[in-house]
Amino acid sequence: MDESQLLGFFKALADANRLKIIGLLSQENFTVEQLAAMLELRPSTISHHLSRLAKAGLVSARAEGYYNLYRLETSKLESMARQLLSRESLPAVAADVDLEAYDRKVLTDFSNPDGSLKIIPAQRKKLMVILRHIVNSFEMDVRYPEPEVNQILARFHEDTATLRRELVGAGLMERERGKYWRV
Amino acid sequence: MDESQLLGFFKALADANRLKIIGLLSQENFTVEQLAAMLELRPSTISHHLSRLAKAGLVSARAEGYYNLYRLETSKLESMARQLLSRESLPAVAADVDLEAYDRKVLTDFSNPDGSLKIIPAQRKKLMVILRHIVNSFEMDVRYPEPEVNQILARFHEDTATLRRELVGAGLMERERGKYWRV
DNA sequence: TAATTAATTAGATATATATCGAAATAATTT
DNA sequence: AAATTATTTCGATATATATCTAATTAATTA
Repeated sequence: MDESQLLGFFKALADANRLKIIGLLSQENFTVEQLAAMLELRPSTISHHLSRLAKAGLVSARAEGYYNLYRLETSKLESMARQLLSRESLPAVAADVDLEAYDRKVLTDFSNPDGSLKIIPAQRKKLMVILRHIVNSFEMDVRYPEPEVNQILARFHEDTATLRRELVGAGLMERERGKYWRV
Repeated sequence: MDESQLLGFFKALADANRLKIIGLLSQENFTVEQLAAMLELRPSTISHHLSRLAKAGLVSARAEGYYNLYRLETSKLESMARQLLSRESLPAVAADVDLEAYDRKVLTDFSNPDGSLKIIPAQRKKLMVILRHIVNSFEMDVRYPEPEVNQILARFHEDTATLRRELVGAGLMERERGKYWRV
């Protein structure tokens, strides 16, 4: 669901010692002291790691008399793994990304301030962006005679013949008996 | 399988922008330039992220004429997610961890150089470590009379009565009609 | 109550790395 | 061949964070 939850999950596990802690807790519950001895780290360091894991919901502590017993939250681990396997969660991660940014960039790169084109892009990928933009200057369900088409295309570039041909070739317009229309 | 492979997987995804790249590539293949425009980062930065993802096997590049089209390796993603769900892979992450380190630490903390105990630990968890150590001084399948038990325990601590009681209480030894034996 | 002990928090340091700009490569178009 | 373009690599910088020691807190035992 939450994209920052996925990030927190990965960040929590992106450390060799935290991974080992998870591995150990998957077999048995341990205290901070025990983990510190086994991993040859200071208790304060272990405490830090455990708090990061706890913040991600991957471990929890139970006060056992004198000390804190930490245990693995296997359900959390499973639910995150399952999220990775689901088809919806990945696209959701990029939900707030501006997908049109590239098209806008191409448009600005190739356009003069008055809206005309500096040059016609040679690359297919960029030409398509430009063509999709140009075709918006034609209304739907209107059949344009060739001179009128040229007049509109001339706003963008003097080589109207190339633009006409590319628009048809790209499948954005169609032609029959000297008339053109959007598809 | 490989524990460092799991770590590489998590490190590769433990970054907000790399996660977004994965999210975008889960919908469509993109070039470096396109990703750079959409994420508002420099192409060199995107290239760096993609190389980290590629090293983890999560994306791959296909030379498409002029540019490189990157695509998501969904099979890799799935196999890693499945590894998280399997029961064996987690313990394997901690395979090289010294599980006895804590017991050794307790033993050293409470023992004098000659092997006798400074004090008998009050805490259950530590007392158990000491008792499991002491019981090794008794042979299996031998029935010891109480004076002999005391003689052996005296090597560890003068309060042999407490040690005797705790060994039986912990279920490490049993007693019947004045004789003691290991279980 | 005083002393011991486990755990956490705070502060400091050193390492890792995300990001950028510039340079180098590689491929394409003119 | 020269110029353009996409990508990668390199070097530098700034940020994040793993780890330690020291101090603090909380709980237990003597």
